[in-house]
Amino acid sequence: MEIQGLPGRLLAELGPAIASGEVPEGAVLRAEELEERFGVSRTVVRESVRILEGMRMVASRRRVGITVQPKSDWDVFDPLVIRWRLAGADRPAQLRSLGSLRLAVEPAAAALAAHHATDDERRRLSSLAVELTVTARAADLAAFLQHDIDFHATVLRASRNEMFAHLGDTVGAVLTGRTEYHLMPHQPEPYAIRLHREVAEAVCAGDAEHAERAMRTIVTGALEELGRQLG
Amino acid sequence: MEIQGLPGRLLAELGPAIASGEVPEGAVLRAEELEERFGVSRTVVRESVRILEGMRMVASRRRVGITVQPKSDWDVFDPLVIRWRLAGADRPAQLRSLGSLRLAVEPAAAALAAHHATDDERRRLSSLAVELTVTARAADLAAFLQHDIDFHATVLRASRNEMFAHLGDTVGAVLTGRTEYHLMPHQPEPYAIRLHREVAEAVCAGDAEHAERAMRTIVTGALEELGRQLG
DNA sequence: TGTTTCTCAAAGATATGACGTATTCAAGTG
DNA sequence: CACTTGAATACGTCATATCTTTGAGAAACA
Repeated sequence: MEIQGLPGRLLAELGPAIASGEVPEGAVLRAEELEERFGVSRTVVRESVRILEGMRMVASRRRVGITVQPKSDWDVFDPLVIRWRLAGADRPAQLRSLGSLRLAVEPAAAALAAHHATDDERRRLSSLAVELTVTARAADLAAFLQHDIDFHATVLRASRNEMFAHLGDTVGAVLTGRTEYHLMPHQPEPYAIRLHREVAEAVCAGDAEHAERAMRTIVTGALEELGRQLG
Repeated sequence: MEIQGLPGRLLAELGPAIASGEVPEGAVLRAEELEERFGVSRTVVRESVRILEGMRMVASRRRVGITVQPKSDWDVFDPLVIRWRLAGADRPAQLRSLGSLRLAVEPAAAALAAHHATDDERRRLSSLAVELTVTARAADLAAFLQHDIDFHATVLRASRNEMFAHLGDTVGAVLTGRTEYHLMPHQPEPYAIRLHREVAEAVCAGDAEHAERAMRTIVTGALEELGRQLG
């Protein structure tokens, strides 16, 4: 998944630094400086910068240098950008943005899933709903998280919409971050789990409306919890 | 906005070729071959490939070459990928995906806009709604399209959610494509225009529910029209 | 003094040659 | 037949040279 090699390492330094605001908008980097600072050749620096340029995080201009672009220009849907922002000082804002996005997308995806899910996916959702119940009761947070991620990713995939499906990893990152940074109840709420079971049942039954409503309740709850935690 | 220089030109050849399926999944390109075919140096080829790699459209491996990745891996939210797919053989599928996405996002954005829009944005929406009426009556399709794009982009921006805001250009591309390829009624429908006015009024009045409902009706209509046109 | 034009140096853009390194495939070996 | 080994291959990285654009300051001019 990650970009390999030296450019990947450089990217792993520059990306988070820019995403966190440590290197502010409008700041100018020079290629030669980066070569020295990271002890790599021009080739590597240029390729890394090109990738960042592809994400619209920087722009390279002759006689000027490599300038950090305003945040409003960034490809905010790029998985790397999302991950970098989640890891840094921008985490609260990023979580809020993603929360709204989830609230828009996941209920719609659940409705579509009710129509388009394969038998396999329906079975998987049911079984994951059971697993959620079990791991929650056992207070096994790690296993619970994995199943939760899997559940949401499966719904998104079952919507048969490639763009929704791609948000699976992103939602996974949100759920992981939320657990890591203790932005959720330490004990998964029984009500939320029951809602997951409802989604699974509705999808199995082909009841789009019910699936959508239950999913909306889940995400709304998560968003409210987030609001409480972040003020 | 575009990537500059020779890598940009190379990208403008390779990207659409891959996006359209002309170069199929699993196909292997060799760097040297690309150098010769496009008459550029390794430097340029490598940087272009790096950018495509950043979009997950290709993966470069030693001793193997540059292999085209399965479509399911692509960064389907990257504006370039979207544009390339809209321009090529994938247009119908891309329009359908974007249609579902719009149906999920735009009503939510309209609801948020009703709460968060600035006075300036509210005025702009009202004025754009008027312009839509005028240009539709004058059958000025080009001007109508511009105002339509501006309207939807303004709503998305007014939602105060960076991720929604970023979809403005994408929605614009959809509307443009739909007009270019005659996938909409040649005469804008009076009903759709009235709905735009309703959205504007609801946002001005801070009536989130109404704004959301009207916007949902707009996008649903567009999606149904698309379904008719594409079968 | 203000404005325009010119010049030059700075910084990235491109080309190229050399070498490093991981990976595959096949020949060789037990 | 399984395993090891080695060599060919294609990308990865480095270093260097040259080209091109462009911004800022100097110079010329009104």
